[in-house]
Amino acid sequence: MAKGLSDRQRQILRILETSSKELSGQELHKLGCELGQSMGLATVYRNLRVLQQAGRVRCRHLPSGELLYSPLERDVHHLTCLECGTSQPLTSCPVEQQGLKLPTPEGFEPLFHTLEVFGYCAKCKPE
Amino acid sequence: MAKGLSDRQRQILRILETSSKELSGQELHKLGCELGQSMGLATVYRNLRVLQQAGRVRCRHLPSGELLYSPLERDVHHLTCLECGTSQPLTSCPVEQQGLKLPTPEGFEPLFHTLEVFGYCAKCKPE
DNA sequence: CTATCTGCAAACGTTTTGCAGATGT
DNA sequence: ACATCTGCAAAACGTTTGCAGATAG
Repeated sequence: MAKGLSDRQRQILRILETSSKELSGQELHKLGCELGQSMGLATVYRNLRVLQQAGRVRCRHLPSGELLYSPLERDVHHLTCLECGTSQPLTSCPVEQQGLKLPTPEGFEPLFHTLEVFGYCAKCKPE
Repeated sequence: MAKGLSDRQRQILRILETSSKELSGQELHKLGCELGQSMGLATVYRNLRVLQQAGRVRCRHLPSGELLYSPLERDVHHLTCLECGTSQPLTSCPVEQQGLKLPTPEGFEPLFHTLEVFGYCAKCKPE
């Protein structure tokens, strides 16, 4: 009974929740079509924005510029390689761990945060 | 005596260090030209990448997709509004504060991290 | 009947790439 | 000479927008 969400939005949210990994807008679109719930790419992006602003969906940028979306509940952070672009999940979030006490001045309302560590993975580390 | 950097790279690094704020590739390019150190946009991006992989420069994505660069020493994190896109600096980094103990499996070599909080600023907060 | 939502295709803006010429060793 | 670096313009990429038609209330 996700309050205030349209059918389309629930549809998209479901795909995200079902997926084992974060999805880009393009992937979401493709996946939706394959599931028979066809929808235009523009629609996907439009609804993703709504979902995000409703606090149901988070996203993060890859170095490539791609945006990856996931349900808000899933609190994943990553180590990302600047060379090959692959990223592996951080098992724990150091921020949440100590009871995130971020000074949010002047009524800033936080919806989600991303903690990304960039560097070189074992494969790409120079010598 | 920045080791291993070309003149061009030092030039770019200097502009970043001099600037009071993070700069996008475009801004950097424009600023460089205004300072008489003209350089092509492609060159700016090419050298930014080298600087980043040399661990001298960090970057973060705005929701708009723009990349903002700053010197690595400057450890800035932000509250960013999903509505209007503005972001204000977080004065302290909760990660560094507790002596960042991130599990870096299999020889991942971290260069920098970004902690971004997304939500609504006071102006854009719905009702 | 009016407001909202959709798909399509065109537009956008930033970043990347190809290439030929410049630069430096 | 040779490898590297540069500027330019074209291409690429994911995302956004305009618009006309579909849908919902």
